[in-house]
Amino acid sequence: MPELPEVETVRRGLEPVMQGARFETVEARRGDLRWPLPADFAARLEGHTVTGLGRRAKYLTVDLSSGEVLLMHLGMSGSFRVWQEKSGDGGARKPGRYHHERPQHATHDHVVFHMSNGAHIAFNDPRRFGSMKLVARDQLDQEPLLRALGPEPLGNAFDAAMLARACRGKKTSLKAALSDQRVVAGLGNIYVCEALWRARLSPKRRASTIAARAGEPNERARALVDGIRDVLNDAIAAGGSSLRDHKRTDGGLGLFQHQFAVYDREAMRCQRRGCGGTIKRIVQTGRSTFFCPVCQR
DNA sequence: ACTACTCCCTGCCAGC
DNA sequence: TGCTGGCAGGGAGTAG
Repeated sequence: MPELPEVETVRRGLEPVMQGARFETVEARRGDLRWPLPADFAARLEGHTVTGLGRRAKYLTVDLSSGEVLLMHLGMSGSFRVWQEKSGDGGARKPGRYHHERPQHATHDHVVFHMSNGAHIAFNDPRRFGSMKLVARDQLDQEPLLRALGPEPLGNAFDAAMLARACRGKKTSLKAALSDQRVVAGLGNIYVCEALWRARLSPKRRASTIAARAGEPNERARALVDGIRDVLNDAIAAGGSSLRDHKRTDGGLGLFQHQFAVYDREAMRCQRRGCGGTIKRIVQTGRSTFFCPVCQR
């Protein structure tokens, strides 16, 4: 599920229940995620307060009063579910109370946060490609997982000149280049396909062809930047896309899948006015690509 | 330095 | 109904 718009939707869902709250208890029910959770994972969270909730590419960053940052990635199938402790009983919290108040753990709830404000937050991830890691905030710019990431596509630093420079000399396809988190950070299979459709560019086109010889951006690079920005903004506004499962922290569904122009629309008519083409599915670097061979050149 | 490919893991669906 | 193969929103590691 989770590309940049989905992760941003999750961030916005977690912010009101995590910001300013303290980790009261942390359950590491399964530590064998993408990487093993450290043995002291829970201990390094418990008692500390969340001072900020951010996002870098597809990573969520939780700033802690301890001086550490909790880095979380949803992988392919990760999601968060939030529920609130029932109020009542005068509001005084007693240890162990949640046992009676939270729903039964769902299958694949690997980590559960119990917050001081009564919020319970479960990380569920069937495939366990997701990850959590604690790093010192002052070491964050040395963090290997973040170091090589390219620019944020919705940030000021991302523009046609930067994208052209990153693609200059690249022999690989535009699809592969845009999927490469070092070129631009946060796109995945869906939004790469959608952005290329918006820019009318073929996913098979050589990445280097969005730059002139000197590395200057051309019209294609500008169209691509616009396509990327627009599709991400539209998707965030729709709460992201929900394909096979729920994604928002409240259990609700994102709605952007209803606005897909090409993704998962093989054999359907191209929606571009006056195009009349048929959406095709091909496989590039082991993953499905959807595009219109008529209007995407 | 690039590029392409494999693998990690579980669930679901189409086809037999 | 049940099995099998293929596929799924990601990305690290390795081999050319």
